[in-house]
Amino acid sequence: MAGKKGAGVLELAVLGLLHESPMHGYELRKRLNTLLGMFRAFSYGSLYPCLKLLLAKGLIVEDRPEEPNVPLALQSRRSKIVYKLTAEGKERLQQLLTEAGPASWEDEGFGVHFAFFSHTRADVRLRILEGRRSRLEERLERLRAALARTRERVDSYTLELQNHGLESVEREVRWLNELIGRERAEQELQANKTSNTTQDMPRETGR
Amino acid sequence: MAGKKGAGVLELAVLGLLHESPMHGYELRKRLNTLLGMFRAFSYGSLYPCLKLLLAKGLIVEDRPEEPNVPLALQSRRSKIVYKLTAEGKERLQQLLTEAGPASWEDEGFGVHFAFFSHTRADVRLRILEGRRSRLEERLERLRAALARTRERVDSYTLELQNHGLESVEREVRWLNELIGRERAEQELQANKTSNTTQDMPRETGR
DNA sequence: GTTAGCATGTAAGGAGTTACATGATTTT
DNA sequence: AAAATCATGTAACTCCTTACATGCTAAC
Repeated sequence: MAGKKGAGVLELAVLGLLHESPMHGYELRKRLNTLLGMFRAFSYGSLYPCLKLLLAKGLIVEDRPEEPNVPLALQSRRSKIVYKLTAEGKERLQQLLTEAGPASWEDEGFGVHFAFFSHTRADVRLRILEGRRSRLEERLERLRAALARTRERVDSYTLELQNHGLESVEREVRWLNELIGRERAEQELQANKTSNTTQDMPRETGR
Repeated sequence: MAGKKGAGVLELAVLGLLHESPMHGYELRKRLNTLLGMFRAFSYGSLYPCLKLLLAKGLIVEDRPEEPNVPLALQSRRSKIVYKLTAEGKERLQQLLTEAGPASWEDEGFGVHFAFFSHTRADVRLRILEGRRSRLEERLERLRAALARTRERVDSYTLELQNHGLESVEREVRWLNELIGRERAEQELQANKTSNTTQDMPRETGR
């Protein structure tokens, strides 16, 4: 059973996708797995229970399209069920997107949070990117230390593995650096635009 | 509880590390997490139950160093417990390292299998590397297809994410290509060396 | 002599998968 | 009309984490 209480990645992903447009479960799963394909692939066994939970929490509603020209008595028992966000669902989504914490920069969560960055406040985006970067930099240090120790005992495959790992992380850090640079530049641009008015803190893409 | 029956990554990792040298749990966990740091980090809550299981299966034995000069009555209740492989443990390890299948080229398993490649037969190494590569190439195609679709609906962050993912996978494929090339070259070298004798199939680092 | 790090363990639970079971719709 | 794919769902299970509980050993 998925997500008895805790969020997990799924809740956010589902809310985020349903915010873009209503969908039924099957379609949702495909969109999910193309969106996050490089990280994880969810199965129906986790998706449907999650939808059930969100339904129970009132964050989504189901829309069973009733064909009005059918005898009513036995409308097709199994038809597409289109889910869409409720007002509370939108609020919950916004809340999840505003929380910049470990959940948003750890491996599992980062991808999903990033995927919905266009619905995220600019300052939160920056905090998440920086959080992710410092997380990776910690890993970098441990990795470099491990590599130094491995180089002594010569196991060429372990070395190769750790080296490749190190380079991957370094590459992601460079990527983050570029993104952070862009975000900051944009923020300053926004700040200059609004500096003549009352605003001081830049803001954008509000709910 | 970890690993009631199935292997999981842990079993292989523990057996592999204990093969290199006997160790106690605490140390094992640290070595584990520096070895596989970029993939996963195990906690004691999974390590100790796993050791217990391996013990029950007779794959490892514990070596409680008894200090012989202590009154016997109450030897220190809690001391280091050094684990080491039994003959069956070594056999099991060799068996796990010889199986080239999904478990050895999926994300979770590949790192661990690769880390112990120096104890793996050359032909198995090649099969695993090629399996991994074709797995990634599938992913590549799906990713490219997803990207093409994403480029139409313009969400710059989703695009950025998928693009970065794509490049990461492409990079890993290039890495694998190089490794495979090296393996093949080495195999041919071995083949030439033994072509004058009876051998035809190259082999090395046997049990 | 008390904090910090080494060392071993367990119980409860979370997050997901697999395998199964069923039915509707489209394609061949 | 058979096969493929779309579509929904559940039960059992796996693997791992968190939080707790305990005790030893070195350093300050």
